[in-house]
Amino acid sequence: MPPVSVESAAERGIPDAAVARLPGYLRALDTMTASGIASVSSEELAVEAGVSSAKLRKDLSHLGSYGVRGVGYDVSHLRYEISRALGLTHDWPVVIVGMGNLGRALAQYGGFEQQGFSVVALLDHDPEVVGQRVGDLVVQPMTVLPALTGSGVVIGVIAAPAQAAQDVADALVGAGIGSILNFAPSAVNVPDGVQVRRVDLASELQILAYHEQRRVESAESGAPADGTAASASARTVGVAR
Amino acid sequence: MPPVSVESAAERGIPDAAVARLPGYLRALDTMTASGIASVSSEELAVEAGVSSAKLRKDLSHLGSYGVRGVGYDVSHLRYEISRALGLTHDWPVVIVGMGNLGRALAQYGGFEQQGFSVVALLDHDPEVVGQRVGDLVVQPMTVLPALTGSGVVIGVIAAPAQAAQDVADALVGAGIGSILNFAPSAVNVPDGVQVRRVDLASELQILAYHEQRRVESAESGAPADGTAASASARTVGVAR
DNA sequence: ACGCCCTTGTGAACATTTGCACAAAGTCGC
DNA sequence: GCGACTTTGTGCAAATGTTCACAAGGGCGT
Repeated sequence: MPPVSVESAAERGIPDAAVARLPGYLRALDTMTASGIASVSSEELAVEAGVSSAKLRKDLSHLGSYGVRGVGYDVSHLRYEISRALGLTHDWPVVIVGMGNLGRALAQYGGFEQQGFSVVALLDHDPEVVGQRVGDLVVQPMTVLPALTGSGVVIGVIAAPAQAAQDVADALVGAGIGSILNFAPSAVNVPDGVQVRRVDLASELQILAYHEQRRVESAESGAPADGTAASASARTVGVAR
Repeated sequence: MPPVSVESAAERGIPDAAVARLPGYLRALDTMTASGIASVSSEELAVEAGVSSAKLRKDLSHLGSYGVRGVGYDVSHLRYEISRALGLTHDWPVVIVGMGNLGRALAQYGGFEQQGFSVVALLDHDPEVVGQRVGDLVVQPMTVLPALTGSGVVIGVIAAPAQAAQDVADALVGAGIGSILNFAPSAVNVPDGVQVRRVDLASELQILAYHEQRRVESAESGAPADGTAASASARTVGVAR
């Protein structure tokens, strides 16, 4: 393999784990801005975001060197740099597919707009639902998808039932959508190059149930209780480390 | 450090990454049961769940040896074993705190019951909201929390606004809740031993935005497009590491 | 101008997770 | 019964992620 590009210093190729935490830092910075705080140390920001300061500094180091040694980070500048790294310097148009309970709730949620996204279209497969008004928008048929992607929509949200999720995903991908947020309780298969993230309430609860069960079992056998995900205590119980 | 406990074969201490995927396998198995499939290979199940078959087999190996070489897994038996590992052999009662739009949507969602959870109480801080009926339940004041935990509720869902999230978390922890699912767009700090998982729509979208941005940048510089999270192509481009 | 003190940015050790490849182990046809 | 075939379970290596610990820098008081 030849050298290839050189990766302009930092800026390109932030590790996945770090990317997944950047939104949390952004939110913490917003909270601080609201409190009138102009400068933070990695330690303070780490507490607010719920991570360790070492992890925070390592994560930020992937975007560049925006702190001042001995002082900390300028809140508004760091906010800008993280926004830029995430690609939030402009709003991203989003289409939501599936106007059941969940889809309606999402459409009216409003939390998107604040964070750099705008819902520009709501779609549903059912002719009964098409034409209904939800919030400020009118539900449109699936056939408008190509027109949407043609005008720059690249992120799609699947709020359809599980059995329809794969069909919706296929339609989205077929129309040129490159990133999908899937709320349906099922996995969807997409070609390489298409990003999918899943949000599933039941799965999250089941993961919590596992830890609760462990706690019960530990209590029964007299062992110390399970630790938090964040802290390093759990699962290493009694191990030297 | 001395030997410690010995970890009864498998059964105890399943890696976090594996635990996080078990709900997906469970769901895939349910789908297959519904289709009348009685036996699956790791390859088939892996496709349905959206993971690689090697990963699937490794994950399952942590719970024990429930497959038959040359044949595959018995769908219903494997389903049972995963349920057991996750602690889903009985229903877990859940309390939802915060009856705004999101809280109401969650309370009426119904997806919990199917998956081994039952919403047994809805709470809100606002006296105006207390007493209202949401679905089959009546909203109660925060003061009933200790009574709930006393009767066995150990999982709490935070559906309150961000600025109230930490107070709600403190109240939950104070009452004895051991696991929290946080829908508020903020991190909450809890003592060691309390599990917290966060679900945040805006964060997920921001992560997708990052990948979309990379796609655009790659296209501009003439490089090949970004790969899927699963594939290992992206991010290793040209870096020595 | 100087030196002290504080916090960043990062190299290196450690831990976890993923992927590969194959021996072990079981079924099925004959 | 037996051999061919299939698929599991796992040892090992590579990749990824986390933590530690400290040198490098920069501000601030004097």
